[in-house]
Amino acid sequence: MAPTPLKLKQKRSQERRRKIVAAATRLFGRRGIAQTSLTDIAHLAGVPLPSLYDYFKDKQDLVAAVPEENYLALYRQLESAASGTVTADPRRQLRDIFIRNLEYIRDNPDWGRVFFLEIWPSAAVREARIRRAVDRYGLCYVELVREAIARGGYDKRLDPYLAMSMLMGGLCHLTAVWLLYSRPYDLVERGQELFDRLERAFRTSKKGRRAALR
Amino acid sequence: MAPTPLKLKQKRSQERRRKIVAAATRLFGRRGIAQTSLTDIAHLAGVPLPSLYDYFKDKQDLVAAVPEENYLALYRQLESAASGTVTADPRRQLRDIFIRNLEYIRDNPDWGRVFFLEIWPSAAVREARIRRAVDRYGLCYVELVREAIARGGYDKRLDPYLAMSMLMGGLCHLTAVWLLYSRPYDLVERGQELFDRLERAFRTSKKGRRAALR
Amino acid sequence: MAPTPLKLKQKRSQERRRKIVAAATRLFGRRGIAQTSLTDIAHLAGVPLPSLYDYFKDKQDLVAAVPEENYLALYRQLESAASGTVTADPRRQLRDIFIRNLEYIRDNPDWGRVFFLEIWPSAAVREARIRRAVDRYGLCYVELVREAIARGGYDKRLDPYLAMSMLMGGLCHLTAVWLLYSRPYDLVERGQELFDRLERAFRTSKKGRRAALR
Amino acid sequence: MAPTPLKLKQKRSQERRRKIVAAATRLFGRRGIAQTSLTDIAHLAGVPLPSLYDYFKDKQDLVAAVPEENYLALYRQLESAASGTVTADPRRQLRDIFIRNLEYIRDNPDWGRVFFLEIWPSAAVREARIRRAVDRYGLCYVELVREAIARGGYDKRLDPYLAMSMLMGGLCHLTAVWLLYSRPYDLVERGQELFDRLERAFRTSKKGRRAALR
DNA sequence: TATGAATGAGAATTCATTCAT
DNA sequence: CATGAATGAATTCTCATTCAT
Repeated sequence: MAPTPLKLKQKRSQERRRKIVAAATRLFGRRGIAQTSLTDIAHLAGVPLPSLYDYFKDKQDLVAAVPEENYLALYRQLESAASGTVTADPRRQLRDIFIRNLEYIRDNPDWGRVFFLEIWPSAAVREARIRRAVDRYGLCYVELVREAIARGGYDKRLDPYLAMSMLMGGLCHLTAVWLLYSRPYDLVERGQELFDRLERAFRTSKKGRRAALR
Repeated sequence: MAPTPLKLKQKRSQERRRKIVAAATRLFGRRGIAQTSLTDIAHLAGVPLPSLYDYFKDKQDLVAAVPEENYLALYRQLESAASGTVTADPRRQLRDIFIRNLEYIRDNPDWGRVFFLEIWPSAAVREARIRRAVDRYGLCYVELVREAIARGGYDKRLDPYLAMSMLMGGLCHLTAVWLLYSRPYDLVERGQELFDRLERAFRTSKKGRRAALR
Repeated sequence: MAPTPLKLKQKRSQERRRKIVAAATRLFGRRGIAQTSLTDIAHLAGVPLPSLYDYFKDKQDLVAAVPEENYLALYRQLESAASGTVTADPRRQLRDIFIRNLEYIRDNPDWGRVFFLEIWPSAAVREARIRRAVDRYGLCYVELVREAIARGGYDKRLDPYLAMSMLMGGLCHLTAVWLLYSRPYDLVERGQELFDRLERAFRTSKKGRRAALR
Repeated sequence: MAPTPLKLKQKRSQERRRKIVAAATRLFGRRGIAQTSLTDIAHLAGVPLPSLYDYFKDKQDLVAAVPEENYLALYRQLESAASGTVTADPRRQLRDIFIRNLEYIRDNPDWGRVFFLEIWPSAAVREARIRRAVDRYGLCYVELVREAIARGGYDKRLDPYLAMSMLMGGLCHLTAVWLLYSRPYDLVERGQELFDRLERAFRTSKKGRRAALR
């Protein structure tokens, strides 16, 4: 009857909502979105099935909530970390956001699973609402790369979108392998290695310039 | 040779099988594997639903056939292209395989959709049979990078697996964006750009060495 | 207590469950288990097909419920009848249980059909859960025969298991003919005749002893 | 097209037919009739699936052929054994037919399975054609008992049909237990014991007479 | 004729969603 | 309001039977 999720004035409700999203995150990641039923989620969350509909319009809505919620958490973490830093060096920031993301995945592998194995890249991402969350994140990278170029840290010929693809693609692949092959390496360490290597491709250099002209 | 567990002795059958795989490839890519029913596939392929079971044990089997089939086609294309070349320069070969893959995707966007948005990275890849096909492909990259390192073309400190992640991650992300955002750029051209940039991160260089030590 | 693996907390549900089991009992008996679809059962029970799954895990589970349910009813009837009797004469008890069983079948021919034409003896009985119910019943006979032997009423050389086979075999065959040939005789009367005849084969006797030595 | 099975002029055809029935016998017994597909039978028999239809109108027809065929074999065996014997003592004959049946089952447990666990007693026996084969066999018993009574060997008050129920019921139960509980005893030996016991219930005796009057 | 292939008609089962208490 | 129960709509898969070569 209610076309929009009810407003959650009460505290317990917020708690419930979080439990549902957490359960969904875990199950989506482990079995896949399609293979997870709302019954399963309700069961794991410890709430009665119809209660899901107090918080989410339908399954689609819940699916969309998972990346949103987690991006929110990631952003919160980034911000809290950034608050101390005064340096607004975009390269440093870029590295930070990249590493923090890996840390978040390491600490929340369920979310990693959902996002890197289920949502992105997948047909689900086509849904506008999900895409928005993803795009927003990707644009952070683009923006920082752009700034780094402006400041002369990165090669002027570097297309920021291409750089973003390299960063996110690497992040994605690294994570996927880490998840699929039972975490055979330290994700964050490996990510740092990847980032530093990648920056060599971004930075201004005579050698690079020549290669790019080829 | 035929990865099908069932019979198929007559010629018309081969045709049918191909039609089914083609239909599955297209639908899996557009709607997602879980959202595609066998009914849909049969309909698009123009065969009665139960006939699918003459060619594939179950849905899983059909899902697995899609990457296998397409990898086969890709390999065939790579080989035919390679046959002319005598030069066994691994860097050249690496670039070749990378670019050809993009070309194949550009020419078979449906397959690109299935593979980059559905199968890899996704829970489906957890299935042994699918993983095998994917791994085999990834190992080509690893091998070529290794050779390039041995020949001194690439940095000795470069971990071939890391390089592979950068290559495949970039390929994947580029393709995903290309597909999701209605092909906003020339995939192959962009891929070349990405590859050449990436190689700057692979090559031996004093600057790089110092960075890696950090 | 409830053999169902699923919930059922409200009163109306109990009613539903009973209706489903009744419908299953009837249809299994008339057409055979394999020839009866869940659709048929749901239809006869007047409930929507998926509701069966609220009460039974799957068809197998429903099949198993039929003998269990009816054995329960039979036992209840035996107990209520036994409560009045103080005499613990095992021969009397044996006759009682035998006759009551026939009465139950006469009054519930559908159940008789399922049990004697479908479940026992049949491949279904191979399933552990069903076998347990059947075995439990057979062991009543064995036990009572054993006691009757101990008290000197029956021949010491009589193997209680063999006696059980004769009793249950006779019961089974009588019922089967009664059901298959449109009840051509009074089942209970005939059963008494059979039981009394059979006892002559069980009882101690000089003639019998000699025959057994042969 | 052909509503009746073709006549089998050729020798190979007869051979094929036998192989099909043998395969059906085994599979019906092991998995149950309903759980056995014609494909399975054809496969085990080593004939192409459509060939079944050269010998049997439909599955039903094949099902009916199984008891027919086996009864034929049983009869053949009985006859060959009887040919030597001049004694037409009905009690001896009865014992013979009973024991030979057990021997046949012991030697063809597959057939035992089909018949005692699948066909008799089961809904299948309701089919006229199958019933005929079964009835014919049962009537042998009735006839012999009748003769034995006439000759004074058995009690005049004994109902031949009741005796038949006791014999066949016992045979059935013994066999079923033997099959279901992994042949825990020597079937034939046990059958002899049962038969001899049972005869004590059949024979003329003062004790018996009194009991029957009760 | 023999037989590989094809298929129409179900069957069981699942699940998102909504009543009704 | 909270929630146990209910269900319509699909979905995968099976199989007896029949083409068509």
